[in-house]
Order: sequence, then C-alpha cells, then structure tokens
Amino acid sequence: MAKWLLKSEPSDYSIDDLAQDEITVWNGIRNFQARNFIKEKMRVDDSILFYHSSCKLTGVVGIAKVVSEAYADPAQFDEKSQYYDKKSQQENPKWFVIDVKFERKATAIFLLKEMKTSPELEDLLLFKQSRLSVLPVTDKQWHFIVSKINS
DNA sequence: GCCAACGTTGGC
DNA sequence: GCCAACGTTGGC
Repeated sequence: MAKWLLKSEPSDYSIDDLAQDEITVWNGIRNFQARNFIKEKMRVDDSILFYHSSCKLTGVVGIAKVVSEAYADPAQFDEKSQYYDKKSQQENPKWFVIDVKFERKATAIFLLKEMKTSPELEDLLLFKQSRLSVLPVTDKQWHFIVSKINS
C-alpha cells in the first residue's frame, strides 16, 4: 500500500474538521503533478499523513486513509464553486478527487522545523517541492514520522 | 503581511 | 517550444 502526505490549511480544513466529518471529498486540487498522483497512483486503503500548512504550527497532525478510487472533482463543473474550471469538460474531466477518511489525530504534532532537522527525512519530497500539496512518502519516512506523532 | 520560490499561461 | 509575466503557495 502506498503512503502519502496531504497538505491542508487548517483555517480552510483542519484535522479536527476531518475528525468531525469522518469522511471528506479531497477537492480543489488544481496542480497537475498532484492531480496525476491522485488519478494514477492513489488506491483504496492507501495511508495518508495529514499536514497543516500556512499556519502557526506547520507539521504532521494526524493520519487518514484513502477510501475511494479517483473520480472527477464535481466542483470543476460548478460555476458557483471557487474551484470551477470553465476549460474542463464533462466527458474529459481535468481534475480528480478521492475520498479521505479520518483515522487518528497525532498525540504530538511533528513540526516542519523538526522534520527538516531529521536525517531520516532528508529525501522527503516536501522539502524539494515545497508547493506540492499531494506527495508520496516512502515506507521508511512513513514509519519514522508515525513514530514521532505517537510519542 | 511580506516575499521568495515556483507552477501556469500566453505571446511570439 | 521558449520564456517573460503573472498568480499562488507557504514559511517566516
């Protein structure tokens, strides 16, 4: 099973929002590389690290899981949505989503600044592509991060 | 709130 | 197909 890191701005959608909703549609991804990961690589039961970005305490704050195959993002066809894309056609959708299910909150947030100083994470794609909001993590990176948020 | 980094768009 | 201009992300 593949493992992923998903970023979200907590002022927009936080781990507490997910805990309350249980399941949410991960919509609004409008970056091609992120789209391709979702559409081509994500599978049901893949694991997710939930990361808070653009806030006071940036870092990994919980764990979630992929619970659907990729499907067309409905928001791209909704003229009233902020994610509306007039260039996307029903028969050939540009943007995709998956459903995400809450698993658990971190006991302790693993802060970005701590992640940066961990040799175990030196190859983390998060540092190389700071603007990518959907990115794969290796099994080793996964286990290291999970050990940090459970302690 | 600022600003650097970087992804996307569009003119040529 | 290149690259400048533009818009957005995200850390600080």
